Amino acid sequence: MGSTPDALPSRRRTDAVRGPLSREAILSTALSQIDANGLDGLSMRKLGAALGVEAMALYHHFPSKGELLGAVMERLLAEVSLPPRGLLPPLERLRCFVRSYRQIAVRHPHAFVLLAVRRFSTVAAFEVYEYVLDALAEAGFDAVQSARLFRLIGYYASGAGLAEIANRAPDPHRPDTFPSLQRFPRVAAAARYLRAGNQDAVFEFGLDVLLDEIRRQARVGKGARNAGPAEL
Amino acid sequence: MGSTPDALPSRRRTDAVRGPLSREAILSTALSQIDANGLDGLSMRKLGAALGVEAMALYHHFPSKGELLGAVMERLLAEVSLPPRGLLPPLERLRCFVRSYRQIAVRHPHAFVLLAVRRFSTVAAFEVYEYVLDALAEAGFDAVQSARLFRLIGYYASGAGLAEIANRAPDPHRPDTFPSLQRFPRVAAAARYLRAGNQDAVFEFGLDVLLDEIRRQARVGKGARNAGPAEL
DNA sequence: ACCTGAACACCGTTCAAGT
DNA sequence: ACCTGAACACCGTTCAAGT
Repeated sequence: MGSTPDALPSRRRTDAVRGPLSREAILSTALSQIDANGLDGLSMRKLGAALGVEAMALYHHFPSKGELLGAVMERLLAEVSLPPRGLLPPLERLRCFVRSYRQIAVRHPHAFVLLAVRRFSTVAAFEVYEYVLDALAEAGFDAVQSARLFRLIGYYASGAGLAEIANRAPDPHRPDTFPSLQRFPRVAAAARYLRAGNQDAVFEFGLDVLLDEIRRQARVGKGARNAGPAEL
Repeated sequence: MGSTPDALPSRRRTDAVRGPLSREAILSTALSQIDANGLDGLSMRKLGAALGVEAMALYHHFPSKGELLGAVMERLLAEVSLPPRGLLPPLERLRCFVRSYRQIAVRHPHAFVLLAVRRFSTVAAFEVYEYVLDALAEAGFDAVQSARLFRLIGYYASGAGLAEIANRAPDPHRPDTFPSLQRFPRVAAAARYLRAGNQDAVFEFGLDVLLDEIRRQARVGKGARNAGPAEL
C-alpha cells in the first residue's frame, strides 16, 4: 500500500490532454461534455473527473462556473468565420457571418443557448459587432441605419440558431405529448414542410429575404437614381 | 405547546393564496418567483416555502420540476393576444401576434428563456401555430410558402424577444468587463443607437420590414397583375 | 387525497492543508 | 503555483409515514 516505484499515475484523463491543467484543456473538455450531456450535464465535479483532477483544481484557473461558461462562449464565438474585407462584397460578408453563426447552433446545440441567453460584451464579441457594422458601413449606411440593421441581423441569426436547436433535440425535461392534428388543419398541412430536413432551405430563404431587404434599404438611402446593387 | 384553541395557522403564504394548494396557485407563485429571482432562483424548496408548504407537497400537483416549468411556459403563451379573424386583415393579425409575443419577453425576461429554448408541442402552442398559419393562408399562401414564412416569423419573434432580455438585464454570472471602444470605431459610432431606449423603435422597424416582405411575396405568388395589397 | 420528514445522491464554493 | 479533502449550504427526488 506504500509508494510502489513504478505505480501507474493515479490521474486518468479522458481526452488526450496530459501534463498540468491548462485553461485550454479545461475549456475543450467542458465544451465536449456540454455537447455530450447538455448544459445541465456539466458540473464542476464531473468536469474535474473527466480531466483526472479534483473539482477544486478548476478554481485555480477560473474563479467560478459562470466565468468558465463565459470562456466557453468566447470559444464558440471564435468558430464564426469572418472573411476579410477585400475578398467579398459587404452583403456577402454578412451572409457568411449569419451562416456561420447559425452553424455554431448546428454543431453545438446545447452550448448555443449560452450565446442566445447571456449578454456578452467581451473583446471577441465586439470584434464580431465591428465586423458586421463595418460591412454595413461599406454598403453605405450611416450609424443610425447600421444600428437598426445590425439588430435585425442579430434577431435573424439568433432566432435561426434557436429554431435549429428547438426543432432537432427533443426536450429531456418533458415527454412529448403531441396534440392531435385533427383540431389544427393548417398545422397538419404545413407539418411536412416544417420538418428538420427542410431547415437549411428555410434558413437560406430567410437569409435571402433579409439581404434583399438590406439591399433595398441601401438603394433608398442613396437615392433611387444612382443605385448600384451590383457592388453590394 | 399543545394545541391552543385560537392558534394562528402555521402556514403563511406570501401571495393572497389560501386554502388547499392548487395548480393555479403554484404556477402563479412560480412565475412571480422567476420574475423576481431569475430561473436559477426558483427551487422546489423555496417555491414550497413561498406557498407555506413543504417542497414535497408540490409533487402532488406536478410530477417533476421540468413538468412544472412546462406549465409555466403554457401560462406565458396564454398571454399572447390573438385578435379574431374578422377584426383585422391577416397581416395585421400577424403584427399583433409578433408584438405580443415580444411583450412576454418584456414582462417576463427571465421566464421568456423557457419559450426560446425548450421545444414545445402542446395544445396551447399549436393554437398559436394554427393562428399564424391561418393568417398566412388568408393572405393567399399555400402550405409550402406558409411553412417558410411561419419559420421566418418565428425567427424574428424569438430573436427580438431574446435581444430584449440580453440588452436589458446584466449577466449575474459574469461581471461586465466592457472592452474599450477605442479599438472598435464602428461599434462606438453605433452605440448610442443601440441602447435599450431605442429597442422599441428598432423592433417596429424590423417588423415593418418583415411584413412588407410578406406582402411582396404574396403579390409574387398571385401574379403581378391582380395584386391587391390593400386587403392584406 | 394531501401533506410531512427523513434520507439519498447530487450541486457550487470556501477554506485550510498539503507538495 | 497547483492541487487535495473535508466541510457548508444548498439542490431535485424517493419513499414511508402521517392525517
